[in-house]
Amino acid sequence: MEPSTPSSGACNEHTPSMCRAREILDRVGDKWSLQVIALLGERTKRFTELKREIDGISQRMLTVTLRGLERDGIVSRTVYPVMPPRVDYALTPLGRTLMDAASSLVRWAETHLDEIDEARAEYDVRAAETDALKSM
Amino acid sequence: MEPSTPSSGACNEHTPSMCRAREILDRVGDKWSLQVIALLGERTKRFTELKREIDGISQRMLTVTLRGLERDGIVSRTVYPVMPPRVDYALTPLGRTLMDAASSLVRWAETHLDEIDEARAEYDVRAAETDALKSM
DNA sequence: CAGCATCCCGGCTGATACTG
DNA sequence: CAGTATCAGCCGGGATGCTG
Repeated sequence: MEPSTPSSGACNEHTPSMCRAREILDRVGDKWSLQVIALLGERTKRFTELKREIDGISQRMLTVTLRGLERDGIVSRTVYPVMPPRVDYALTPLGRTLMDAASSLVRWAETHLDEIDEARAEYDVRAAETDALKSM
Repeated sequence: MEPSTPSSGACNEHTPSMCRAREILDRVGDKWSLQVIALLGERTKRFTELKREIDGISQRMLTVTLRGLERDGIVSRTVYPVMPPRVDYALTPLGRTLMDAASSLVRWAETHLDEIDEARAEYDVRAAETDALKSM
């Protein structure tokens, strides 16, 4: 049920800080975590609300993602024992610091994604040309 | 997070910026890219040098990772037609900006990883207690 | 030295069906 | 509403062997 990564214990002696970076990417680098964090950054939300706002996520993956974030102390989960059930999710203070840290990456993405797409296109063209030469 | 940048592409209407963040995580969120970027941030390096410094990476994955980064315009590849072959890898200006953006994440990791480990441990203890109750 | 090609497995992930 | 359980497929990524 839990695909949580035990991960490698051994680190890299040359890149101690990067090794740690790997650890956080193991936590927020997956397909959905950052989106959940961003949405909860706006305000506390309910399960269905999140599901509705995150395009393409399945119930299962939303559950798994939220559990992981909760386990890591990034998201808090509040259950109201009513009928029908109601559960609120919110960022913890720790989660908020993570959101801030991630925001520089988000800004980078907004700024440079076009350049990446360009670079890709050029690279693919060159690759196609090279292929054409080889098959002559 | 931020209400800015409507972002022309048809993305997730509720999280335009986060959708873009997903895109960059697709590029650097994998197992090795950030480490490669960090090492090339120090200076230009050769293939074998990188392989030696990144603990646990296979030739295959180093190649794949470098190709991906090259394709995205983050890493430059310089081939010297000598015998034996020599190839230098370096960060492009774009790659350097990415490294800077990622550094806030790295700092966050260094600062808060202990908290996460604590939170995990606590969560696991609570989970174990809950399980014990259920099986009574 | 710096790669590419191939095989193959483990796990993440999505789809579906069922509950309190 | 907010999950849990189960099954099936895909692909990341490791191991190995071969080239220029």
